[in-house]
Amino acid sequence: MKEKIIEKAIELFEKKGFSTTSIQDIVDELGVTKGSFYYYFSSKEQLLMDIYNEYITNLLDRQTKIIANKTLSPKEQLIEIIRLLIDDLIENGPRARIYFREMRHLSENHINTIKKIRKQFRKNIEMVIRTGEEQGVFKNQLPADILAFALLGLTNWSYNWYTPAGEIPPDQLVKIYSELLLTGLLDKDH
Amino acid sequence: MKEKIIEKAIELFEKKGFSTTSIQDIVDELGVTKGSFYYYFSSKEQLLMDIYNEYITNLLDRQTKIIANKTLSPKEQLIEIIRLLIDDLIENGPRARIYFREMRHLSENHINTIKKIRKQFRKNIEMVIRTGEEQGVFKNQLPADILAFALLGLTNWSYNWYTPAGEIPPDQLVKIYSELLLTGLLDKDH
Amino acid sequence: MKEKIIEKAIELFEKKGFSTTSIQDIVDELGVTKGSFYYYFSSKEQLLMDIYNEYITNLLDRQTKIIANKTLSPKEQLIEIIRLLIDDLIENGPRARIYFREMRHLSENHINTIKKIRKQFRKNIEMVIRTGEEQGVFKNQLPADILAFALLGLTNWSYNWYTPAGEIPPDQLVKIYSELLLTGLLDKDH
Amino acid sequence: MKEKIIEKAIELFEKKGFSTTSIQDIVDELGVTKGSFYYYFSSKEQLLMDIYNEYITNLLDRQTKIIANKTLSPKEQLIEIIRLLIDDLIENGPRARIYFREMRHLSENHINTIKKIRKQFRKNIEMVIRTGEEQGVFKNQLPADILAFALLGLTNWSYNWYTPAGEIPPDQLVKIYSELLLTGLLDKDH
DNA sequence: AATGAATGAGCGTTCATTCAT
DNA sequence: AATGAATGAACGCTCATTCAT
Repeated sequence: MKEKIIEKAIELFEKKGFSTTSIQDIVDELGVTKGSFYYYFSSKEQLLMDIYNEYITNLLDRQTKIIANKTLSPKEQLIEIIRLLIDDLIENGPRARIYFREMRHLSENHINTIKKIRKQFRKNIEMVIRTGEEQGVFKNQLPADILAFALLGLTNWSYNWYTPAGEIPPDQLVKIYSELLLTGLLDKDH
Repeated sequence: MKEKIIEKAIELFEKKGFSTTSIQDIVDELGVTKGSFYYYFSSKEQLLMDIYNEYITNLLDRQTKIIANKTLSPKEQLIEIIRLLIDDLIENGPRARIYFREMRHLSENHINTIKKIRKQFRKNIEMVIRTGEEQGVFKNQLPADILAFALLGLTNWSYNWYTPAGEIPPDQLVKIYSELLLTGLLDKDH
Repeated sequence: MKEKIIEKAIELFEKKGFSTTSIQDIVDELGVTKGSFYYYFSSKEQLLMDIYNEYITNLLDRQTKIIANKTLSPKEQLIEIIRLLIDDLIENGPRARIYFREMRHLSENHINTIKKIRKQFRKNIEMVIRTGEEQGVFKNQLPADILAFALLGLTNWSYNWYTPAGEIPPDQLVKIYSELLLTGLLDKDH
Repeated sequence: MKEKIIEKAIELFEKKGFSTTSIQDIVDELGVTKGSFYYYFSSKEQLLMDIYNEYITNLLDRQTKIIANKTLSPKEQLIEIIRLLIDDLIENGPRARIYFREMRHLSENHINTIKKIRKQFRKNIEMVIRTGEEQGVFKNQLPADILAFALLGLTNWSYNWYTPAGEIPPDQLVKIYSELLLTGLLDKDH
């Protein structure tokens, strides 16, 4: 039941937004009562936090595995992180969109918890870039922290428009983003 | 007074979100009454739409000027568009953050109006890229529409973290983004 | 202007009801502002009272003339009163419907004023009936006061359904009501 | 509780009118809160509709029984319908007065539902009259549809003035109305 | 584990009215 | 004679939350 509530909540939060979705809305669709909801969650915010936690923890775990894989070069790790984010978009689109949009509705404490993990995720990307720079694979005149933000912007923005069912399959999107990020727009002969 | 309401609304919508900000919140801070608010706006949604309209119209106008400037090469136009977006972030940060977050709260009609302008803005970037491709300046194996989304992701994401008061002045951010977008991460010698 | 406000108010009060019609509604349709309204009327209730006063005074005046006409027999006077009410329905339908429906929204003082005139109107009918009874034209086993109410019920109810544009022209309606009231439903041979 | 809300609402709607009675007014008198009201009714209009439905359905049922009773002649059925309406006035005066006054505040759909039943009630009277005409008991030069309206005017108007506690007991009112309707005002010798 | 009833605070909106100009 | 700006009270309604059962 708890899981069912979370699933339905994700569906509705994505469609209508957190504050526009009432607990009544959620339980109505499940055919249970509000009392039930409060048996499993102490508050609406707690439910949101559960969704956040599950989401970001999972993402960080998968990223950690990529980084721990020492058989991959920094360049390959970077590509794998892009792949991770595009894959996630496909698997957990609704969850991710909620993640980007509704942070404001968490309590200050919860926000800090999430922000810490989020920062860790970003710092990991930064580290990969730095390693690449040290190895001379990446240019070293660009600041790694900004580049990490840039990578995240590139991929995260996709949640706003990309649908895997369209012309571009996920694999190709990863390829395009990787190519762009690694070699840029300009033609070599110019 | 109408202008004062809009200013205060932008401030609060950014801080607390559209649906969490009540009209009472807005007028309380201005020391007027709700009746006053409704003298100037027909609804809370209308106020939001006013903010949207003003914002996106202004942005499209400035982009149009860049594109109309035939003394600029596609590459330079692209850089100018990046500069436009970063400049705007600095001038209109709050307005822009609202723009990205609260679309859901517009009426269907209004959403369509905004989406049309937004699409125009994106199509303009696409066009610049396409022109660059045709002139052989840009690689032509990457799809222009995705690249437009990529540029927008790169710049728009900045609204989430960039503060001009920090170590990186706006000019340099434009430079970093341009360099990354044009030539990529990889060192030439690799 | 005062007259224009009254006309428009009658139109709207009939269509939407007194309390559902706002002063804004009235002045909007006339292209003037609320300030204007309050130049001519001290309150919304005062406007309603003006409508009431004009209406019932006019009606009583016309009834008085019928009763003063000594060339008419009681029976003829009764028919003329029915005709007056049907004529009025046609000339002043909206005004009359307001009269029947919105009394509740007058102040207590005003209600009393109106009720007095209304009672006078009814008492006049009663008097005609009584005169008819004394002259032996009307049965005298039926109480005149109830009969006055009956006549008013018969005619006033027409405001709920009768439209002069239909199959039955006003003249005929008067005839039907008169016939029914004077001789009843039953066939003489029964 | 639902029943208590309906009772109190009827009392207040009759005294002050539907739109002048706020939900706050209703719940205040019952010592509960507005939230409670909305637990039982989806809207103020729904409450009104409940009152309408209950009222008119009950009335139509009782009328149907009279009409189905084949031991009664048309004349007797007509008298019984008058009795039904007067009895109802006494039992359900407030409900009935609301019924006559507040239809405007129902939604279009609901109005249509009620109008259908109301029309059925009227058509039933018409039918009784027509049967009487065919049997030669009633005059046949008067149109039955108008006569049905006339009967309804006669009885329904009583809701505006008749109090059973006065000089005239209900039984006698029925008798007066029946006599008037059947044989009219005029003395036979005239 | 779940229900049903109730609360209380707040929300967006309306509106009669006022008043300086 | 009329306007434009503002008020303040009320309204219908929503909703997260509580709690006895």
